[in-house]
Amino acid sequence: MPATPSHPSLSGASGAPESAADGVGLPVGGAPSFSPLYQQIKSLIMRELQAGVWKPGESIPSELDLAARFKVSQGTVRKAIDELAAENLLVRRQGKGTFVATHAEEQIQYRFLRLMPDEGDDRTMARRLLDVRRTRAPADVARALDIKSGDAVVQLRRVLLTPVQDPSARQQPVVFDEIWLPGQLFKGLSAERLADYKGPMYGMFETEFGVRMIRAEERIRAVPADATAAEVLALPPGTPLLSVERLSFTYGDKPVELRRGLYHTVRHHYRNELN
Amino acid sequence: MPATPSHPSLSGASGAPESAADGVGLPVGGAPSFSPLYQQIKSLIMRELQAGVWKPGESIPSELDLAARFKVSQGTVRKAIDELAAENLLVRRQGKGTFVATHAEEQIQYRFLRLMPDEGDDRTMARRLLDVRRTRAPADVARALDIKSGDAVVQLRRVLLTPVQDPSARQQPVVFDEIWLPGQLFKGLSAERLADYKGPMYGMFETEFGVRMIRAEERIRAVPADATAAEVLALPPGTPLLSVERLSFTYGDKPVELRRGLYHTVRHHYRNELN
DNA sequence: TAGTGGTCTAGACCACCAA
DNA sequence: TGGTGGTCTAGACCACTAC
Repeated sequence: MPATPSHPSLSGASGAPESAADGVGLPVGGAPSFSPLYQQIKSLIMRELQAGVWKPGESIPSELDLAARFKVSQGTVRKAIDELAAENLLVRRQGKGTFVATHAEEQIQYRFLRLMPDEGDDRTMARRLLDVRRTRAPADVARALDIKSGDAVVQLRRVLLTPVQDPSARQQPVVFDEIWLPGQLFKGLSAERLADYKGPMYGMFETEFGVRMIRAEERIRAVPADATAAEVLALPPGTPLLSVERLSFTYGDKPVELRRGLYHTVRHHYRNELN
Repeated sequence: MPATPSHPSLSGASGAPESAADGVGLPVGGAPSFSPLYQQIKSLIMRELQAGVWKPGESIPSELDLAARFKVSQGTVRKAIDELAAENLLVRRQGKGTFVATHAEEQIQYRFLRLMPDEGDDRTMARRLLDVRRTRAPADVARALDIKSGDAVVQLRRVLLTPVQDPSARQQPVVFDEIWLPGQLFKGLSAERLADYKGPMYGMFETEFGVRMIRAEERIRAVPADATAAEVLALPPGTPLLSVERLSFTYGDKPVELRRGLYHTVRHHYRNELN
């Protein structure tokens, strides 16, 4: 960041009447990319988030604070925060402040898992960790994670079972997940730490490794169960399964998790909303 | 609507300094449901959209017009329109105006069809209509469409094929759609009209029947191809297929289409983004 | 009571578009 | 040139939360 005292790199290119029209200058890149003030504020806030200045769950400075800091009006800061809140990077709480979003909260627990039971709406499932291995990335995994083929990766496999209640009834395996993580970011990850951790896995990634998922892309297909999946899910080989390939990203659109889930969709379905 | 002249049912419950604080009164329902001014404006605009005052593709009055009409400031109208634009009900075009969103445009053509080819990004597919029938609604269809079991419905089936280019190559069937529509809303729908119409089906529903889809819910599973699907898609019976059950809604969350698609996902996949 | 986000206004200027 | 949406400001008051 350029050393513009107390007013870093705001290019006053828009209809700012006068007050904020001083910090004129070309952005870091050099190319004259003029953008609205609130977009520049948004970028600055995002940079601080990415740098970890404000940690997940913590509150960020108040709108008036930020307005003073950036030498713009409250309304401009507000519009920047509005967009960040719409992107689920921040959470506003009236009377309390604005907070960095976190996966460790109950509400957002199922933001990424779209599997729903056909009857009822209890989505809680038991977890059973199968194995955790540190290996080298196969070519396709490396390509997805944007690392070099052969780089260290963590591969873990697990099963989700339902129902959770009534341990006398036999739990049915529903999801078989295979997860690939870049080894560089997840150094101390072990089966024990995973097993010990309560709460959502993405919450653990956040608090233990400082890796926060903010976005994901999924490719969904129908595939027949292979021998492994059939055994793990206790189904005949060839049973149609939902294959959900998810690539998750952190700040800066950096891919940090590749996950392939096989869902048994006889009493469950993948729910999607189109807007 | 209460007969408040030129200022229908605005309950001035919030921080309006003075100007718009006159139209005070309880909303129609009777219960004192206080909501921000911009929300009330939003509801009023939505009501006009639903009533068909402004047709899809047409422009709505300018922000200043609406502000004067509703006796609020431009900023308040702006916030209402912002939300409606975020919900894809309106489309803003700088310098031109604000327009009622329509499915008849190229850009939004694939808002609901999430199927993508694994290679390339040409999503165009050829359509082949199999049959159109007017029958009575089975129980499950009636329940989904919120009509009475036995009410008139239109059932139509079709196939989507790829690729479109190079007619010398044999086109491969990829999607087998079965669509149910309430007969009451789609009176003159026939195979001929469907075959004749160029452009997206939802565009036709809009211009020919005044039914605009604004939202949909999908339930996705993996199922084995039954005899019919196997024949239509030219696949062995039992082949895993993606079953996509879509329920589409118009204004007022009224369900108006039930669609079950069976997708062959060997060279295609269903793409989803999680935010 | 003080501080936070939430709403609303009034007025200014800019960017874009069409006539 | 005039009209439209887009940005920005300054200041007011409200609703909620904590002390």
